[in-house]
Amino acid sequence: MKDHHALPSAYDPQAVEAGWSARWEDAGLFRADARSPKPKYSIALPPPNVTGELHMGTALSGTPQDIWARYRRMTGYEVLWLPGTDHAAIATQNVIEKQLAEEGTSKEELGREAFNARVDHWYETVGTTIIEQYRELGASLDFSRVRFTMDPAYVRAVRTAFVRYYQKGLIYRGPRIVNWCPQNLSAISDLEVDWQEHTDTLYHIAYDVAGTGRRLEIATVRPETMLADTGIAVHPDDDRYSDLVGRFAVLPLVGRRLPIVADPAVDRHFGTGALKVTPGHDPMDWEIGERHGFSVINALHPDARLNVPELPRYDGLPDLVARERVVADLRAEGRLVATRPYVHQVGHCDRCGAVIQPLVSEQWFLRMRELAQKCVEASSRGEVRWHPERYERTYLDWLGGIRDWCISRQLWLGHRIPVYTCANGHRFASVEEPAACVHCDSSVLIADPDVLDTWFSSALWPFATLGWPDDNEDLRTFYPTSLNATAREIINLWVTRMIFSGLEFMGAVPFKDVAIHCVVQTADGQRMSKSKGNVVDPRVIIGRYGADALRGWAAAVAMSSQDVRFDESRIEGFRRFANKLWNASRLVLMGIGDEPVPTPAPDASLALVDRWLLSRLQAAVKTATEGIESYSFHLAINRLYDFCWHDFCDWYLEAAKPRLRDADPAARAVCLHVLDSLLRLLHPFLPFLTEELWHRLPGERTFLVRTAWPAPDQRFADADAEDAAARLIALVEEIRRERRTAGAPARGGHLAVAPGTDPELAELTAQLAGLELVDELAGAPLELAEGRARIAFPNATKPGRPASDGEAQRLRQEYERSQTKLSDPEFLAKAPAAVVEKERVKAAELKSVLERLAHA
RNA sequence: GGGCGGUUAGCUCAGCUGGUCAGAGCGCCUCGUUUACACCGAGGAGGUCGGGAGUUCGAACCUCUCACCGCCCA
Repeated sequence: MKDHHALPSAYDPQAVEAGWSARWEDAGLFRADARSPKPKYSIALPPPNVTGELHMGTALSGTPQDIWARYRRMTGYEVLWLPGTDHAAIATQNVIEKQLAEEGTSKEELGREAFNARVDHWYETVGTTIIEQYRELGASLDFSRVRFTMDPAYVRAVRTAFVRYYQKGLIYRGPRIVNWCPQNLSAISDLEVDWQEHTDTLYHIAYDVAGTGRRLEIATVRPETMLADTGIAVHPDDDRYSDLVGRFAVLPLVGRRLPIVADPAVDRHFGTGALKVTPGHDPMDWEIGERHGFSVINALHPDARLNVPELPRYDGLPDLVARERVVADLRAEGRLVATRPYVHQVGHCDRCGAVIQPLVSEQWFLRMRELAQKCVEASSRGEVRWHPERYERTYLDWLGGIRDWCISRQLWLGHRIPVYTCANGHRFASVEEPAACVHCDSSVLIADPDVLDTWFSSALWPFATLGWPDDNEDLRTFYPTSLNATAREIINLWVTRMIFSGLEFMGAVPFKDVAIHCVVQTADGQRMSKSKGNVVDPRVIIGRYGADALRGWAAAVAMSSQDVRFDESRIEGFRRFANKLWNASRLVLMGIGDEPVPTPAPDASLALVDRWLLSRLQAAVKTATEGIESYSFHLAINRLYDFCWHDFCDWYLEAAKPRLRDADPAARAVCLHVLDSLLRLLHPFLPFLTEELWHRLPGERTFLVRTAWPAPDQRFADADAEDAAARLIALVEEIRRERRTAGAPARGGHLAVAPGTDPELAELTAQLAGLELVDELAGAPLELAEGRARIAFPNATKPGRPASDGEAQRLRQEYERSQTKLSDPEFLAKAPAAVVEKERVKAAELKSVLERLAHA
């Protein structure tokens, strides 16, 4: 016998959630077996950055994945949900450098070796914390397979991927304008640039045109970059300047001769229509310069100080200081024609916030055209399904305008680029650390100093975590994975790159479904960010409401079409729901007694409410299943919430209480069966609470993920019972309203029913409405349900007709609206017959109700 | 500048292919401690579905337009 009598009366999430993670793991429930005969389902957890601790996004992303993982286990699949963490080079380096700065030191002072040791220690502690947080969330991850993007095996996968691309000729090194972060001293990719609106000054500067006595006016917001100007461009159709094309301008302050060319890229309407061309410091200028053979000058040091040794007046100044001096000097020479405020977009490093300097530098690039083409083809074959579908466009649009990917970063932290140059200038890539040059055997080798963009390694996640490049059972069994759940902001940063990497190295897309979940904002609609300090720690929420409540909320909002504002009251609502389920279970456990309880069968032993509840359960099973399958988790959780609270608790259990007290076998059977089903259905959403309660039920119990997901049982679909119960509920509600209007006490009063009324229904009505069933009523009773029931409240404080006038008026209006429709010949002629008929029935019902009210 | 999404009750959000679709949770008001639950029960108030125009017998839902918010890409 179970100790269910000890169930406390209040639900305590802490107590419920305390021990289950350990028990689940001890039982090996989440350990995937590649040799299992079951069909396979796998998810590679998007690896959180080891920059710190987790945030609310973890719950939003983790909950859908866990719902699927648990649901699939319950529907007969062998499931692998593989956890891990990402080293997040730039972000982590920033965090650690900040710590070092607080300690009054720097990575340069520490040296590379000590810095790396520090990084390793960080990975160790933070990585462990993060994985632990997933346990607290109830995530059914296979913790025996935790991976990290800097694990030795993973490093080998990254180097292998690089070498294969390299040997295919897809990787090249070359000069190009990159987004340079002067804080991190590294290039970053276009996707890592955060554009913000700035108000700056637009300076109009006059350049002399050699040999004409004319002046050419240009406009710029970055006047200091003129020191690196190597040309002037105007639009080919711009009459103002056509005679100057082919001549030379003289660069003020410097004296360099600048060729004036015509180029269609120039925007005639910007500034004066004449563009100073600075190929070393602007992407568009770089392209114009390429077309016209302009020389390239890099006038910046990596930290954004001016690098112009031939101009000592400016050399070494920070860019903004140099800007002031250049402007002052121009003004002194009378070349500053005008200044005006100018609003434009300025790029910032999305990791550290520094203003990005476009500058030319030597970087490694991955050629994207062929890889992007593979993605497009896979999509046209329908190999990846997006949820919601529209996000496929985001991905395809980006692929359509793809540019080569700058994969090198100038950082200390990350995967080193596996390229070596020997003393004789031979350059080659190698998976293993080479001892000698592959071309000339020279043993003097210089390793490339750069590291790879973190996303390069993350792009390999779905297969590198399974052991690639080695062939093994896990890889063969669990690749391609089934699902990738992530936020839309990293569709192109990560999801797209995983897809082409998977196609390239595995010959198959890395996942079949992509679920894009929403992002949590603060209560007032701000973006949550660590730098703003407005993030909400999920563990605080778990401490307050329990992980189950947090997950209930996450399930309800994760697939919203827009971002959701964080709203604690909704999480609290799910804790209340958990308490409701807890207490319903308590009532059932107290009511079923100690005898064995059979499974209910659809036969004559069932009461009306039994048949009704079982019928409703089938519908709930169907909705819950469809909700999960369609990634509409809110449909599933809301339906189960509603079924549990209203159908089961408010009506069924209230109706069944006397029968439970009388040990009615059918009531006991139905209660236990429905509760058992409900716990299974809710398990993917609220795993801790359901597991706890389920184990309190009588009989031998394994674990919920090992049980079967309830299937709808059509034998219990019962339209008659649903109709009868709907009428019963409507009548009880009407009586309750009348009671309020009459000012009668909550209980008391009499009910008489028309001859021939089903005694079971009459009893139930009286019970649920708090009335006493009598044969005859004294005084002036109220007629309800078309005379099938009459009630009287002897203790009414407000005598007279209690039916509310407001209600009657509402019905009258509705009736009139219906009549208007029915008297409209166009409606009768054009609307489908079924719609017209429905309207007629509605009007007739309203009419009879109104007549009854009038006679009362 | 281009693309996508959003604007529904005081708050946070649902509303599938146009015809009981005007909903849920929280909040609010009024009652109620009858042993599952006051983390509760019963009853109730509250929205001309951002503005305007159009299509239709009929529009929160379709079209156009304006306004505002968010994201992505230039």
